[in-house]
Amino acid sequence: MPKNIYFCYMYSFTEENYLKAIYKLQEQSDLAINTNAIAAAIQTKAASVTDMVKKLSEKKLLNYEKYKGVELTHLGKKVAIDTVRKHRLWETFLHNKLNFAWDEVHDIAEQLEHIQSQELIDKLDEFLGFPSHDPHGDPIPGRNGVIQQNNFILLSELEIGESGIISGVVNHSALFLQHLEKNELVLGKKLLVQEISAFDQLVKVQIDDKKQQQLSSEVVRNILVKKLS
Amino acid sequence: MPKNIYFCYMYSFTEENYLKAIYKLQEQSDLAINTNAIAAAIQTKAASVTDMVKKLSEKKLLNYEKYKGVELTHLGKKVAIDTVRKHRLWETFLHNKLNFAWDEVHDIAEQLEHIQSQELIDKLDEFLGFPSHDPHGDPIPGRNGVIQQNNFILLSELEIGESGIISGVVNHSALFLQHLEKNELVLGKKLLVQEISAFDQLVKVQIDDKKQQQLSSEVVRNILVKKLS
DNA sequence: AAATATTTTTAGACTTGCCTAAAAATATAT
DNA sequence: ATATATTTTTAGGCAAGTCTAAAAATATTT
Ligand SMILES: [Mn+2]
Ligand SMILES: [Mn+2]
Ligand SMILES: [Mn+2]
Ligand SMILES: [Mn+2]
Repeated sequence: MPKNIYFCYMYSFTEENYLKAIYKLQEQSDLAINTNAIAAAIQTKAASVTDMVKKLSEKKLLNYEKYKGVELTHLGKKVAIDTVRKHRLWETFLHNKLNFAWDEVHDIAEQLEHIQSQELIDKLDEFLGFPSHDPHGDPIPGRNGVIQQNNFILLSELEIGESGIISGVVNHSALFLQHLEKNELVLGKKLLVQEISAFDQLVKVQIDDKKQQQLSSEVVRNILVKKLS
Repeated sequence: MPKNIYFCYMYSFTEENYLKAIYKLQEQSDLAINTNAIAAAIQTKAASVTDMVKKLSEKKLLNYEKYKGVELTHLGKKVAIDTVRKHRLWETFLHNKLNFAWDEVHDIAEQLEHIQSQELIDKLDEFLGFPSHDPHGDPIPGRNGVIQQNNFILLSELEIGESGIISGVVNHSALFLQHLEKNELVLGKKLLVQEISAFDQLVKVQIDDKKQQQLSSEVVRNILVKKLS
């Protein structure tokens, strides 16, 4: 353990990453989270996961039963959500203040999210004007750990004639984000669905009441919109 | 080693701290740096230092001869200065943008300085307006590693009738910084030396052409000023 | 120059976190 | 119900970084 006298011990870089990964898996699936899924999520081996969940279990961050998978405790969930909060605040800082593109912020935020200082996060939050969403449209949990759930739907769910405001993405890969940026499909744009091809499912949309564009089904299934009226 | 796929490997948290500490010792003393001094500086044991300098030596970051102390190589010095640059930029950010007091920024910057992203530092620098000095008056090294040396002198070196602008501190402890802040002795204030007591060396100064104050010799020996004409 | 004191290095061990290979448990197919 | 496949855990080990205690080298006294 690299000694770090500069802040009172909270949770290590690695512990926070495990908790965050387990939290995200738990959000998606409801079932108990199994070893292999965790290993895949943080790109490590199942054996390493077993080692680590034993330790996290001893620290009361999750409940673990051999061969039965894990489940975060209340405490573990709190730490995970706090890590997500820090991640998304830093992404917002990088995008809004330092002018990083939305596909560039994630990797740097993966590092910044582990800086230990409650006061830093509070002041950053204030500096950013208490943002509710990060550059990808994901909600930023509050200090209290409450996540304001948004009622966005997939662009693919809109019918012809309906419209919505781009409010988030499902796929967070840099490749997809760059593609969207290149096509002016960024947060806040208004999309009106004009046609859905019966043959190849291409969706023709009008952007901000101006130019029209064809979107692949791969694209429309990965854009979240706030449906208008 | 916590695996970190998110940035190409540069130098670890610990390596950067060793290099920075050795660099600062080298600045102060000229002689080769001995094991005990390093141990004291980073608050570890001499045995740990010996282990580490062997490794840093293998990585060509410093020259090490048993029982003779160490000396940074050109590369090691570059890494050290870059770490100082990051530290001071982050301190400036914390103070100027997040409104941390000047005695609160150091500990958090000790963490932030190890974030690995050249682009982040460049953009932060730009966001801050390419500051030349940190909140304590210490010069911020440039991208190229050049440190603009300033010609500040100790307040204790001013004669009666001379004046100067507070431009830095020697002692960086939170206690001292808080003391200065409480007495309005912050960067930018103009001080005119009016009297130096022959008995107890107390120095009477006038602050910004207004109120007068007595300063202990401990205080005047730890304030750096830019002498006025 | 010899004796003593100090500094530095070695030796051996610990923790965190990771790995591979093999064993054990669980799940699936016949 | 058995056999096979998959998942999970154990066993043993490695690297970074730390520690204490003892040995070796250097510095200081006498
Ligand atoms: Mn992200
Ligand atoms: Mn995000
Ligand atoms: Mn500092
Ligand atoms: Mn400083």
